[in-house]
Amino acid sequence: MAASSGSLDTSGNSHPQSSNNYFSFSTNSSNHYPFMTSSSFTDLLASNDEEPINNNTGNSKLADRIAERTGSGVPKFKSTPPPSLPLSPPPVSPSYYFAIPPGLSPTELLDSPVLLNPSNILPSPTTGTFPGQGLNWKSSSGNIQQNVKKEDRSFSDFSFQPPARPSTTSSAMFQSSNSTVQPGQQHTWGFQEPAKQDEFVSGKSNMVKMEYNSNSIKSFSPEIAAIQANPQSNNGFQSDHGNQPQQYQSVREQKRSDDGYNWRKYGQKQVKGSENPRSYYKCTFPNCPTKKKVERSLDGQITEIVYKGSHNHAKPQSTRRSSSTGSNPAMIPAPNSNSNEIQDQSYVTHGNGQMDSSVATPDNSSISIGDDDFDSQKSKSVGGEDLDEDEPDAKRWKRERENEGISAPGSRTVREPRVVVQTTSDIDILDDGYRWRKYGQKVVKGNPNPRSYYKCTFQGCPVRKHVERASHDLRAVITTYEGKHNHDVPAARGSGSRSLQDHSNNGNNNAAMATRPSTVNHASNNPVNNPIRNQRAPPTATSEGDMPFTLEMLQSPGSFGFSGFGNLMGSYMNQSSTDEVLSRAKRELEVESFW
DNA sequence: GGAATTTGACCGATC
DNA sequence: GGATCGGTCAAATTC
Repeated sequence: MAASSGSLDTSGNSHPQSSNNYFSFSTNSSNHYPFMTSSSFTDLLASNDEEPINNNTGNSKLADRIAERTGSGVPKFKSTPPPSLPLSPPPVSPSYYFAIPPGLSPTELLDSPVLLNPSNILPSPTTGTFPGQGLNWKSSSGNIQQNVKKEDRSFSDFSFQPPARPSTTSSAMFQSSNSTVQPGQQHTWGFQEPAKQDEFVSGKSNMVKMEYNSNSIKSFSPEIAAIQANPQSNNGFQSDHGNQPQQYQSVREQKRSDDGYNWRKYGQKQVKGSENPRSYYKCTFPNCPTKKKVERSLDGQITEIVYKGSHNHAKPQSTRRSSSTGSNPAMIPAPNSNSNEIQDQSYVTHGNGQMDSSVATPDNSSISIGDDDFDSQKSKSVGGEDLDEDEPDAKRWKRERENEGISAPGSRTVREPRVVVQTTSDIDILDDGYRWRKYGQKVVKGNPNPRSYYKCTFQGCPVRKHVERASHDLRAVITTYEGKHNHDVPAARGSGSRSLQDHSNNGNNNAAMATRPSTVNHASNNPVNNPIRNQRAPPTATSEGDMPFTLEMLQSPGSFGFSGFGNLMGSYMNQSSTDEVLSRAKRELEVESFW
């Protein structure tokens, strides 16, 4: 997600071009915010002996174990930019997340406070939400972050098995520090091949790139509920390896069909750099913007699925054929409590190159699963997309294909399926409360930093904005709005209170826009406290609906210079008394961030 | 005959 | 400003 309104990148020099999305955690903030105790995720990794998880894992650092297993190691992580989003988990390979230390079962791990500790839940720079609210995980090693189109060619198979618990609502996940993110619930990937899972668990192989968008916690819930309600759903993490074959088989059978939604194919194209045709599907539900791209190998096997957008409806309960990929009546989720809530995309892939089924896929999230030689990646993250800094997508794509031998005649590589939910950066609730679709990115003259282009996703709304980081100060994010919203601020997900909405001017959405980024900016809830913004913020747009205006939000070192944090806190705090700590920290930050 | 799929053309963004 | 590419449209075709 583009850091449309700031970032945590206080380093100022770590990611000149990726700074829109990378966030370095200033040590300055460590005194003010409980989970900002390290200057980087690497440090977090390196210091995770102090984390609760390590209470369970013994003396060795988890990162060290990962380094041992993967050969990549923390130093490599350090050599690369930190993950783009603070809510992302530590920039390590999936094995980091899922390698189960000796003596600790996955279930125990899932129950471990490490998954619940607020220190491990970092807010999105743009949405300001926490992982559980919309996980945007990237199992990045810093450089494994990639564009959603830059997924790996192969997958590691694994599945999550959440602890046997009653189905919970998404909000319940954050109700307390002990009931927050449960990976198995948040993202249930079912993978079929035990051997591969073993590899994965052992940390030997395979990257799993996970991006959970900030908006997905609620959207996860129905899927989670569905999964959990289904006793045969074995999408969970397999803690009992002895049962794996049967469980995997069960998963395979159950998930063999589709994601439960109905899709209409509206196009097919041979894309450059791939020998596989790409099919385009739209959700057939009226007015549902969700699309997906399915790439199939020549033998018909699905090699990649990219979800785009998010369902605005419940999964159809009909058993009718849903799409080219089949149907899965068993995956009917619990109805959304909010019709506007996004339903999960569901999918499961496994290593045999076929799309078996559907498990929870976060809405507004990007998930890419596969092997990833993240050590070789030099990437940046822009708005949830992780981009190679210097290499255009097409070239990179081609290069990757070539590296994989895909383009080599006669040596076609049987690709393992990839599933990508390409929504994190494409559609998201940004800091200003509106939903935006990223439609372009460009490096404009005079600024080496890329400018992320967004459109308001509201139907018929002409408003656009672009976000770029100031060339002179990477901590400064320039957001320029163009046009005037012809609709109200969308209802916030997961929270009934967004300060933005509270402050929005429905009668003049531009005015709301004009103030919104600042409002959610750090230390910005009170404009008086932000003389810089007061000086720089353009006059509130009034009737000149088409008058672009620019907000230049200078971030002070050590501040949480991303908008949405306030939103996050505002909403998040409603859900947990535990978060009062965060609230206090936030208030402190607000006071101190500029001074 | 209707629904779904196919496929060439078109459009907009990027290079 | 043209070429290229990805995404989408919509008529034709198939089921």
